[in-house]
Amino acid sequence: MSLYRDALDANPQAGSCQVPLSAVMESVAVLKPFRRGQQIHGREGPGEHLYRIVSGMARDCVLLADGRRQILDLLLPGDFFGFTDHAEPEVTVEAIVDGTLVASYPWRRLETLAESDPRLVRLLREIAFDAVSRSRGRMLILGQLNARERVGCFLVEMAERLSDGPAAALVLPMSRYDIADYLALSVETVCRVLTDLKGRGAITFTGTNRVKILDRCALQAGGRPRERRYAQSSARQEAAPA
Amino acid sequence: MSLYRDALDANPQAGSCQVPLSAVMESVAVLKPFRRGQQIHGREGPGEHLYRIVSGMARDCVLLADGRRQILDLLLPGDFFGFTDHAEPEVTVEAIVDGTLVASYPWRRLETLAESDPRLVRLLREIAFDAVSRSRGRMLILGQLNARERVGCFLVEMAERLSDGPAAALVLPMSRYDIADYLALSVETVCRVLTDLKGRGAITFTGTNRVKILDRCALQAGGRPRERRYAQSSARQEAAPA
DNA sequence: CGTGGCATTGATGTAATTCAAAAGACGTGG
DNA sequence: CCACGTCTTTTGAATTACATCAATGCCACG
Repeated sequence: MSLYRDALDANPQAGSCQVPLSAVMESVAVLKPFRRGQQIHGREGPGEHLYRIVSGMARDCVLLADGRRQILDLLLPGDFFGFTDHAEPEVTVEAIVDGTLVASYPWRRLETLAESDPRLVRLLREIAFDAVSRSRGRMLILGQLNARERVGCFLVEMAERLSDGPAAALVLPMSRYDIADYLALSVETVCRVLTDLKGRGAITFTGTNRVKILDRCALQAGGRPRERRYAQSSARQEAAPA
Repeated sequence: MSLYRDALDANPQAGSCQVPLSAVMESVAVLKPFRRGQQIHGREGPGEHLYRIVSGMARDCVLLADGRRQILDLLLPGDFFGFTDHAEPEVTVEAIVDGTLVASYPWRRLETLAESDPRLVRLLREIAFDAVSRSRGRMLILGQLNARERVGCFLVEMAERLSDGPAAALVLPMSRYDIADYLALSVETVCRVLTDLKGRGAITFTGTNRVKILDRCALQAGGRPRERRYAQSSARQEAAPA
């Protein structure tokens, strides 16, 4: 959302102030709606297109051979995706809400456009930045936070991203399983944490998927932190790799 | 590393077959060596430069307020980094081995160059792809694998990346703490898994930091897989977010 | 030859998973 | 409209993988 509009239209620095960048991009875009559960960028071959969620929500999943699933990213309106060409094994992007609208931009045409419009080069870089930043944030969550912290983060993040600002009430259109696979927890743990947060007065439910945040701070602070002791740097030096 | 050379010099598709792309990029590069533990891209402001590891190794860390640390990425020769501008709180990139050589490219100049050389646009995109792909892989590891699987993956990954192909012997220039923070495990767990792997005949040590892989398969397969049951899609539909 | 940071190993605790089952939602069709 | 079947969500009890705490051994280095 912000990224796109910000970068596109509030960006008068480039010399060529002709056509708004949004118009340039949309000139090669194709809009398509998807139904709940339907796969986006089906079989046209991954790596061919850049995508943007216009409305609705989607999940970017990896499925492991044994049935485990990791949701790598939840895609909300304004989010771009489609960076990974390398024909990754079992990656799918699926709409979470009915009627999710997705714009797709062929990479080839974007690159052609970029040759004549430097603003686009910059925009593409910012889009990539954004994707990398989100990944990094998620890595921290998966690596360092406990269950309570993860769910708390998740609620706060969703509250912000869904309404583009710190909102108190939010609707979670995804299932508990989706939340679990997004946070790398079991469904049961997600439920337990949610009811625990309710019990502590941090949130209330106005429906299974409707949450109201009462105490934002209680969500941010998880369990007790743990200290760690680091001297300084790394191991004694050894010969360089052969 | 392959990315760089491949994309640069074995890329005769563009119309402009004048200067090799590598020469174009290196024309704006500054090379600098770093000592072990020294911070890269110190205080020139993050987001200003794109970097590439020429030789040696570096770690891309986040430090949490309570002292927890997560190594988001281990950077090997050929890896690019420096995508996150957003002045992230406590992010540092530090050399792991003495004399790590880093090339830095100012983003501004790269973008200027890109205006006249479409190949560079493509290369920048591929660099971003690569960074995103690595992040996604790491997310899977952090989210889905148990300790044994993580260490196994790590060894296999390092064996491949360090020698650009499946090698049996490898030198790990980083400390056990680094490995632990990379895999989001405790140091003790990393040690235990390593000695366990040794006990099972999957690896041997020819020195604390020198490992020889005896049974690659044993490293790939971790503990017992767990099944999961998914119906199909997400929750029953609700009203869209306010 | 001691000192300090790494590495390894053991004992213990605990957060989160797994197993099991009940209670809600929701849709379908009689 | 209600009964029925299927998912989803929730809660409980048992299990476990990993972290934490605590010691000791190990190499460098001064």
